[in-house]
Amino acid sequence: MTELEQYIKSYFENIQSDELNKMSALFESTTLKKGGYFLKAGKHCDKICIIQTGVLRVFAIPDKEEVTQWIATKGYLGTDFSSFLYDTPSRWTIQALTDTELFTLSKPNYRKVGEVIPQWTELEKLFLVKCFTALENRIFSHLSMTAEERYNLFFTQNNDLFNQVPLKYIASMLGMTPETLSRIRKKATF
Amino acid sequence: MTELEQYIKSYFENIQSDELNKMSALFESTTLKKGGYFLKAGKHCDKICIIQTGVLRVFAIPDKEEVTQWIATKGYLGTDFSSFLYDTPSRWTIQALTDTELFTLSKPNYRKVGEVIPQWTELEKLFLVKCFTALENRIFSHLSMTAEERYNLFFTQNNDLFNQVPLKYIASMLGMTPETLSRIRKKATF
DNA sequence: AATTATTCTTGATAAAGATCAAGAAATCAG
DNA sequence: CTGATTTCTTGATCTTTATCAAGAATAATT
Repeated sequence: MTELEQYIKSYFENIQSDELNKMSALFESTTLKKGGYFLKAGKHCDKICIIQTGVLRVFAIPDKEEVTQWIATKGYLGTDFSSFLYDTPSRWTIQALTDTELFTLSKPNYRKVGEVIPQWTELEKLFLVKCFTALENRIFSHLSMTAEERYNLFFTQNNDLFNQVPLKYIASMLGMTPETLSRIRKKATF
Repeated sequence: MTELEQYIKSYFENIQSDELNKMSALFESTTLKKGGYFLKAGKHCDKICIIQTGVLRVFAIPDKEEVTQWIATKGYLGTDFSSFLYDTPSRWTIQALTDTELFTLSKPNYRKVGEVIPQWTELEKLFLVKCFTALENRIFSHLSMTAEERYNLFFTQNNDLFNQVPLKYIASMLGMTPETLSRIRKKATF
């Protein structure tokens, strides 16, 4: 199984191996330089990517400061679902924090996935439910946990990320200031 | 168009009128007394409901106190997607805050929807993306807004709810204590 | 390697929100 | 209707987190 196929399988669990093969053939390899954009807010999102190497940051720029919604690494899937599937302007900007290698799936090729894999809609539905559930959990963390607790949880699950990206983005993603994150981390080392 | 059909149409926008008819026929009418449960955490969720009248509260009970994840009124759809579609134990308890009339769709009937409506999987996918996007917005509100701002936003969008349910649940759903909500509301009236 | 820019840390202070406690108001049950 | 229960409000206080500012550390650029 290729690297890409492994990632696809991790998302669409019950996919068959021959289908996996057909699906992965629809992806293309591309790269992004550090600072390059995969998607800009306001534009229409016409592709999905799976990250092979590097880090992408999903963020929005409301009135004042940037707000980092998510940081995606190796194996993560990146897109603006709403923009991609409803063909509306994207709310998110997706930018490379490091040089990045991507497997991308264009919209025309995305449409072909359904032709190639009969049970695709079922797999896709289950995948979206998984995404939905992950967001439910994240909301729950904001309703029931302190900044420190959210940090600890995130750190245990993503500690590889901490030497790859500026901490200020992680702070924003966790809903705290960089100063607060710094102080929490100082505490945690004792 | 019946009331139920209107609700269904609001979720699955591009549904055809004859399909709407077939789909609504798969729902059954039930009621819940105040305090009654639509779903209990740990049980398998085997149905979906659309609320005709009354209010349901979706909550979890972690270590200490209850956390209200969501409050659903007239026209809202209630279920634990993850439990319903993956057949896993539910994480949420769903309880009636008032006497409630529901349109419910059992799992067997849910499966029939796909047979009755050819484009169902596409409609369902778009619906799930809408749910996903709503949660993204909610996370965003926790990353970029104060308690007061979250209250104001929610109040403008759901002010009918405020004379129907105890404020303490709304406070929990917005991620603040009842005391804080009370103080914010006092401010807002001047 | 030296300069510049960015990021991180630390301290002092302010503001937001939580907690605890008690009384008022509203709701519920008999 | 009445007593009991729940919910809401208010005050006092404490904790958490944000803000502002400045220096240290790190990374990027030439």
